Amino acid sequence: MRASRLLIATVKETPADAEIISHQLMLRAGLIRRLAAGLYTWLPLGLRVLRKVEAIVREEMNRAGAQEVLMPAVQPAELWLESGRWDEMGEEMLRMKDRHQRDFCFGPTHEEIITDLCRHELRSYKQLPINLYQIQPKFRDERRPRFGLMRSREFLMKDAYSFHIDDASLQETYQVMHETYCRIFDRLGLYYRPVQADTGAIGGTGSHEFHVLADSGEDAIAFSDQSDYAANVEMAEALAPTSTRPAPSEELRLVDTPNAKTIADLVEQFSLPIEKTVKTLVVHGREGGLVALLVRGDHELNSIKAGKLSQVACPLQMATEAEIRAAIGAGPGSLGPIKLSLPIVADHSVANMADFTAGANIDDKHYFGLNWERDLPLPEIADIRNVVEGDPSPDGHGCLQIKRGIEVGHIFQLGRKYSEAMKATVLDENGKSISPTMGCYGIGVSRAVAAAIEQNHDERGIIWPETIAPFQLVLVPINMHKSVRLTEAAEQLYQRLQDAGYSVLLDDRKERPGVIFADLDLIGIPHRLVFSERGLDAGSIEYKGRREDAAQDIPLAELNSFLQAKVKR
RNA sequence: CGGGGUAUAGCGCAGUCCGGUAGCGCGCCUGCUUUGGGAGCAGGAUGUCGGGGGUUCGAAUCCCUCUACCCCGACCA
Repeated sequence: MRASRLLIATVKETPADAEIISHQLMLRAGLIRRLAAGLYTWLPLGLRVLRKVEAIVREEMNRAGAQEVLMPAVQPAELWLESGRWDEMGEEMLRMKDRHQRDFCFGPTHEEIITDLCRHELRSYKQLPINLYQIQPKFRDERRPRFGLMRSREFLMKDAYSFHIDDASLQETYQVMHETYCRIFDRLGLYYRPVQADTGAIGGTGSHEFHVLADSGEDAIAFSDQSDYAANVEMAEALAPTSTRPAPSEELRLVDTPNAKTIADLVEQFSLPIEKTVKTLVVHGREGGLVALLVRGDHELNSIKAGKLSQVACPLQMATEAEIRAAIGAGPGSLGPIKLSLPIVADHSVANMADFTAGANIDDKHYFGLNWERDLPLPEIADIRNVVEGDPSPDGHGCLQIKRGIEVGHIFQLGRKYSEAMKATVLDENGKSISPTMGCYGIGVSRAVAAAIEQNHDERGIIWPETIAPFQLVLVPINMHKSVRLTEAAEQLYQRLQDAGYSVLLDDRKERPGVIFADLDLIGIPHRLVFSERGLDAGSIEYKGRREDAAQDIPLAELNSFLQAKVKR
């Protein structure tokens, strides 16, 4: 490709509405343009990258025995009504009507469609297992699209669905997909970790998210510093303390705390260690009424864990101030477990506290020096908090660290939820009709492009991993428009490099060298060859890798072997 | 959904408080010079000042209204 013919839409200034580095660089390097909130056009240079990622995903899925299909982006409501998700999905689903006033949606995912396909096409256990995938745009009407392609409304996704006669077969494919995902993300040049994820209401035996580690990530991941344990923070178990509760050493006292409405106020105004405070959160109960949950002042309630408690409504719903006043007679800010008429569940760490501080259930008063079993009975105990850095790893090896991650892949054992709801069956070897069990496997293709930039850039621009760069190498003849012999030599070399199988950009633009170099650094092409009259005289060409500081001269005669060693294929 | 903010040339912004014929930088076009890290000089083009309504002799500026986009939050005890 000749740069003079390519739409190189680079901009010098950082667009004002881009917050994170990948978004800024994708705009500046001319990879994408915003059309509306969460909607982006891929420009030629960006699309080349997207297609390379797609190609790697496709290759590895095919290698794993999956078969590619292509399902419609627009889906009829009937299938979603059958699965029960037409109402469940809520506002994230973009709905529309056709000219006959029939309901449709723009597919946010394709379980319903693939299950419909399966019930029509699969009849016998002999056709199983089968794994079908597609690479196709999805639409989710995000509450708040942000960070460019990281959380956009329309995005490119690879979604695969497998069907199995039994759990053993599902496990096998699940494992293959786990390995395939590792191969894919390795090939994309990403630094990532597979982490255990919440299986949600569907249950099932397993789900892993693949997270690219980056500070801009929206998810928190807990890792062991001594083992390969990794889990979404929502999912990571907070182990019960192994030490026994200290004996009481303080007297119980009721203290006026008129200006302390939050734990932070309390800690500041009374010089309390935050680990000696307890916060009381009031949520809706499963059978109506309210339930009080206790976590230490420095901990956060984990709404997924709490929602799984038998007493608590799922999904978790916090009580309003009015509901709290009606039930307790005191406002938020002065709540505590003592003389509280609601059912109480305490986190393990709270149950292990002594001489702690909590609200008195009287406005503007707190109890200091509280002790379980002396001042109040020990309530029910459960794990209801998020893990924090330094907690023991749930697998018993090491301590947890917490890092940010970008979810680029998710594999999931679905079970029979869809096949049963939509009456997809096959005959087993005894001629009995059974619903196959399913797995699903997703990769955010466009998000992976953004994630690659988050991990690979410097102050000058993008540094593409070689496997997904828009071009492998760029040939820059300096001031070629002033030299016929340089033009001829460059054209010849350009042809030779293409014939050798490299994807190469010839930067033949009539620009000053500084402009060209700045553009190429911004765009992030991994290998750069600079050809000049001087080099032509010396029989050499200058090479510089995008990650390297200094250039080196390569004798033209050695260029082939040099590139062979240098450019990864 | 709640809170905050922005909307002026392709991009980044000033002008709005205090109403009076729309500006700067970058980019773009032409010419000359320059040419190994975002050049210099000279000339030039480009705006329904987000839309609608109102006040006024006069509105980018004041008032009302609509829309779009961005940021923060959605655990508060």
